[in-house]
Order: sequence, then structure tokens, then C-alpha cells
Amino acid sequence: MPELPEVETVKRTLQQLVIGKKIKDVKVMWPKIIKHPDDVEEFKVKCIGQTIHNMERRGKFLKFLLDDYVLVSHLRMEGKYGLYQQEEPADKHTHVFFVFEDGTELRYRDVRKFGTMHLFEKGTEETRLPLSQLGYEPFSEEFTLDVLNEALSRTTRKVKVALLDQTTVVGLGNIYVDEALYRANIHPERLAKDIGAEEAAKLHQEIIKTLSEAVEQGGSTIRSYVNSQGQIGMFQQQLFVYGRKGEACKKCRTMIEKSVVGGRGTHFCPNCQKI
DNA sequence: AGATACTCTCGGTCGC
DNA sequence: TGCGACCGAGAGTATC
Repeated sequence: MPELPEVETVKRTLQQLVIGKKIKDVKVMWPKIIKHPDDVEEFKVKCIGQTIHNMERRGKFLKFLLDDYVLVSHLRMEGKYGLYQQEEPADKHTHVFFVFEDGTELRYRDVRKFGTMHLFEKGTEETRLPLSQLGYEPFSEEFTLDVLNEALSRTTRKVKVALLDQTTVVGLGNIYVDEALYRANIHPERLAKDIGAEEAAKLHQEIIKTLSEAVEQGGSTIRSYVNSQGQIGMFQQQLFVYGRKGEACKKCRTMIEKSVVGGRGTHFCPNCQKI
């Protein structure tokens, strides 16, 4: 399930493959992936003739910068992009094809069909859903300790639930939120408003560190996630709690536990992260 | 009215 | 072998 580090890795690898390519045709096998414009034919017509000039990332969203439009794409749990030769056969899970003039094509494959694509006029995308409500980038100077403190103090939710909400800081998903809370020695079920100043400072630091270290390592590979060149992220080896239920805590050897918080499977060390 | 909680999307995987 | 429960990001909707 791609979170910020995986999406950043996809952006970096895909960028090198698609920049400068001109779209000759678009094929959409599962129209519900296209959320905007409403009409899939309009989506296709607008894409055709456009060149991919650059790629950016905003939170867990990929942005393809075209001449006149920006394609905003979310991979959700299992979405993947890959560059193929047009004659290569595609499997049944490939739902969108961007056919280029040079004989290659960008394919979007998504077993669960959860991913989304929005096409907006260039420059308007940040003012429209799904990007308009997003919080700060974790590596930006805007994501200060004050911003985190403010957000934590004015909610009645549990700290894990608050951090998964993308309106404060973007990029944390189920893996990295568990990792950051572990590294900050904060139990995921603690109420956000009860997090003390010292703890919040540690949490702020560990959110940034966890995500940046994961970006450096090319992300984690959990279940079926592979980046766009088919490489495997190395950060999985650095995971302290996620997917380690029943294994020994790397710091204190206590058995890692798994519970449900906010409807999400949640991993933590009951000794390092006290309620 | 703003914050929070619930619903929906989907199919592979798992347990019975 | 069949079948239903489960998982999960985030937009949309309902509720408080």
C-alpha cells in the first residue's frame, strides 16, 4: 500500500521513463477509475495530443504535468504504473493505457480497482478535490511543531487516527504511522490532545525521520507493492512494528502486539509504547 | 457549522 | 470445493 515514500519512489523512477512522451491515444477499460471529468470520452480527448513534461508528488498523489492539464493519480492500495512496448500483452488487471507516439505506452494496473485519476486544467488542480483539502508536506518548512501541536490539541480522536487524516500532514498511511508512533514511544490509542509537549516534539521529529529514511531506501515492499521499474523497496528491513506481530521488539524484546485502532490493523510494542 | 463517524468502492486471501 | 468475512484510502454522506 503506497504511502509517501513509495509514491515518491514511483515518481522518481517513472519520471525518467515518461518525460517528453506525447500521448497518441488513451484506452480506459474500467471507467470508474476516472473521477474527473465525469465523461471518460472527455478525459481521453483532453489527454490526446498532450506531452508529459514533468511529474510531481503531493501527499500520496502523483501529478503528471501535461501541456494544458495535470493528471492527478492516486494508487490507493495496489495501483502500479509501468512502461511497456505496445505489442506486449496486458493482463486483466490493466485498466488504463496511455499510448505514446514512440511505440511505448504507460499502463495503469490495479487489482482492486481502488485507484483514482482526476484531470484538471493546469494550475487549478490544487484548488480542487482531492488535493484542495490536503495538509502540509512533512518535509516542508510549513510542517512545524506548532502545526502538529495545534492539530493534536484540537481533536478528540486517538493520535493514530488524527495522523492518518491527511488534512494536517500528508503522507502517513497505516505502515508509517505505526512506525513513527513506535519510534516516538507513543501508544497509538492515546488521545491526541493528551500528547505532551516533549512527546509531540519527538513525534514531529520521528514523522519526518521515518518518512525521509524510507524515501532514501526506496520505500517498503508490503504485500504486492513494487515500484514502477519492478524494483523492491529496502525500507521493509527497517520496520520496527508493522507486520511484526508476535516477533520480539528490536529494542526491548517484548512481543509486538496487533490490535485495531480506528478500524485499522495496528502494531505496537506494549512495553515501549505505554497507554 | 464544524468535527466526527459511517459508508462505499473492489477482489485476493484466509478461515471455516 | 464453496462461501462469506476481511482489508484499506479517502471522498461522499450522515450524524452529532
